[in-house]
Amino acid sequence: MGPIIEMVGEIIDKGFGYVTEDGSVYFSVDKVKDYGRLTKQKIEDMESSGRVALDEQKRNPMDFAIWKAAKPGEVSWGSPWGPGRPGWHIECSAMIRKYLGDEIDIHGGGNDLIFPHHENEILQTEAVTGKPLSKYWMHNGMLQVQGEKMSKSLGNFFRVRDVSQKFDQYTIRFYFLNTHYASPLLYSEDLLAEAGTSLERLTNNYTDLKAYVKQGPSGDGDVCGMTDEYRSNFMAAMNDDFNTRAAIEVMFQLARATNKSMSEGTLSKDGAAKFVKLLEEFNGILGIFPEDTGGDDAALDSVMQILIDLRAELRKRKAYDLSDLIRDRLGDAGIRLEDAGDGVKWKKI
RNA sequence: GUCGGGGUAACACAGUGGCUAUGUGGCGGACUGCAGAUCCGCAUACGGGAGUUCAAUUCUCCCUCCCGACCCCA
Repeated sequence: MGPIIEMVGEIIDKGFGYVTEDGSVYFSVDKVKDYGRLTKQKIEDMESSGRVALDEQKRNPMDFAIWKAAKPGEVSWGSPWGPGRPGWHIECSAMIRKYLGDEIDIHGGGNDLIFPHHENEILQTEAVTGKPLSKYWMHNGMLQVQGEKMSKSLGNFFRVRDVSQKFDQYTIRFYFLNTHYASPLLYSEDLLAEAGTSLERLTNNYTDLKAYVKQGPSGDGDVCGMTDEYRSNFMAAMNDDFNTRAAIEVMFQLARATNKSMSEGTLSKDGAAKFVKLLEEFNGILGIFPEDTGGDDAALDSVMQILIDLRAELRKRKAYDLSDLIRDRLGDAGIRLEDAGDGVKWKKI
């Protein structure tokens, strides 16, 4: 509260704010030019029906409260202008200034907050500092439920707590990254489930590559010679205003190409290692792979190898009931076995 | 009404003045004892109209539909 009150005082001192009879403080929009630069529109051109406030105390109907005098019975804090509470926008301006400085690099937020919230934040901060509040503004699209934005007031929202009961964090994150941040995003469980299936394709590829590093043929490292190209395509997508969707497409392309070269045996273990490293680089940015996808525990590896060899022997003898029993019991234990043309794969599920 | 963001195949979501989008799903193959994974192939596109161009889904204009902002709340 201290820094907020302090900032309100500074705004008044610099001549951008004024105190009204009831002890409120308003920001005078007439004192600034280019109000509405984020909205890309002159504020006075926006629909004004009903806005011309019956609010008596404002000098200009567009002026907004930076300190609101308390009405009897309201929660309030003491201030030089009497008991009251902060205006809606001022706490953001004050917090940013106190904890991040006069100027920040990126200011994010939903695109429904552009006007008036962010516009007003700019006015307040710049009135005091004389510097641009933020170098970049990132406004994300709305999460939609059945064609409407998800919002508290509409009551059509879901809590992360509840959604994460049904879908793991990686699936949820992958789903969000599947759309450009500025575009609206549909919420539905079907789509989340679909995202889970898609992501599995990517994590399968990642674990397969890790396994291949141990058993693939040796040879010159980057047989495909493609890691650099994938990396630069991925980075180009991310550099293009965080086009995560395009970046993910690169990962799918990589998956298809390496799945193929692994099954054909044309990928060397060194090449696979390079791809693993590249995927880990990508994952460091997107964070979509679960921590433990298996294959990193040497002791478990050797135990698994025993079971896999044993099962192979049983299959050779056509003792399918026993070989299937091993697979089923491992499944119960959370490990999935898959017979591929080029060997047996296993992973934790 | 003003402004912003959109309308891409069954669904989701990228992108480009001419060249295979991608994923899920569907269909058909390969592999396979079964299951699964994986690979190959096929089908369904760029809201409508006009214009610019040798060529437009991609550029321009108009129209239309959807979401959001402009009143309250934060």
